Amino acid sequence: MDVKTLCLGVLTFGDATGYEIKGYFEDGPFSHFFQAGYGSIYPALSKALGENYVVCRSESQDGRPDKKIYSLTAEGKAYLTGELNGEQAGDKIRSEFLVAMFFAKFIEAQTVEKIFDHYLAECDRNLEVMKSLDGGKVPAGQLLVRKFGLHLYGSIGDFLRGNREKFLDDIKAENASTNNSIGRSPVTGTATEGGSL
Amino acid sequence: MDVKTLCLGVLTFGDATGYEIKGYFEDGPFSHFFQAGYGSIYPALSKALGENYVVCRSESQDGRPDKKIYSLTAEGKAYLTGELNGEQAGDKIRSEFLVAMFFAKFIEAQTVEKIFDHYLAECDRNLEVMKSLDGGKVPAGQLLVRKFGLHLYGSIGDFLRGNREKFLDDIKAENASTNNSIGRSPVTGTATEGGSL
DNA sequence: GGGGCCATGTAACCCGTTACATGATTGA
DNA sequence: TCAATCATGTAACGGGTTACATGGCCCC
Repeated sequence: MDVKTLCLGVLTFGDATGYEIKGYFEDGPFSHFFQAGYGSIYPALSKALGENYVVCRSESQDGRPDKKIYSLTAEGKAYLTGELNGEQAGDKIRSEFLVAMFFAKFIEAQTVEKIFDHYLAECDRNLEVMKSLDGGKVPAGQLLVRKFGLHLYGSIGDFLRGNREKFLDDIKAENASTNNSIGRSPVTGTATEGGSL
Repeated sequence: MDVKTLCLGVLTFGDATGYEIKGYFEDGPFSHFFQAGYGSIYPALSKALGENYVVCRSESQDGRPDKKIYSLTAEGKAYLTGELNGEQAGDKIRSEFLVAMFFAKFIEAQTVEKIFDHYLAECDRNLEVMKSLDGGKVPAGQLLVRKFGLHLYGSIGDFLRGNREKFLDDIKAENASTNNSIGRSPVTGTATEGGSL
């Protein structure tokens, strides 16, 4: 399931331009589970056009590039339902925040705090964005996904706030004691400490 | 922050082979926030070797390829701390499950249920995996990340269980009524219904 | 006998990100 | 005057996934 599929999905709500589709990803209803920028959306639409999954009509505007309005075709719809009814891959997650926290002992304590608070702020921001999205009369699926996002960001925020003080204290304590090795301490050959799975 | 960086991170716990490093990703402490397979780990280690971030010694074995044991160098450690202390990109998430749920009205009700329960089971499995990982005397950062994972999977499981009945009922009701259009209904040009952000 | 564990890699491909290129209008 | 909104794209690059290639040992 790639960006193209999601674009076709957006078009089930009605015709749209690439620019409008992007709104679904950026601070839109997809933002918490799928990311895509113009660099993937425009090529995806071109590809979909070549495969007859969409058709396109242009509207000329002054001072701006022509608006290209895409519509889903029957083939596109069939492709979409095929993808949707097939197997879904597992979630793909990549959190550099958690990487940084995992290896926090190699980061200065004040930087850890900065990173932590920055992430928490982002989390809160995402929550606000989701809240601002229309939760009105939408199909059950869309509603579930929206509630999922709200629940998740809320839950993460709660967790981080609940663990913040102790965590940052522990980090300071660890970094104050020896062998934390932020700097240029020797890299010992076969350390085992802290390496248990 | 790529797979190479994570590999260097693993090597701060002591020397390891590519195979052993994979254990950190697959059902290991990284599994809930970073995915990587052999196809990215081995090339990453080769690259790290070429950049002198690691050194490597071989141990011959019979019946198997030589075991290649990697060790972090001072340069590698410096690179790692640089990455860790720099800016972290935002979380990248791609959940095909949520895509499917968002567009659930194009999926047969019984399939929706199957997908839902499958995801829930995966979630529970992930929880069990995390619980089985050693939560013993590890640095604060590792502990936080582990607790984060436990909290998250627990929270998602709770949410899904709490919404399951109503959601599946609603899905059935929607699909039973008209204009759900799983099949080959006409693709109307400029529908707006359900398309609100 | 079969599956899982150990153990390595590479080549092709695909997809996505980043940077570049353009530019008028509107509101703060 | 500056930033944001509207509006499109491409070229180069990078990274990761998939599939292929090999094979013995051990436990059920």
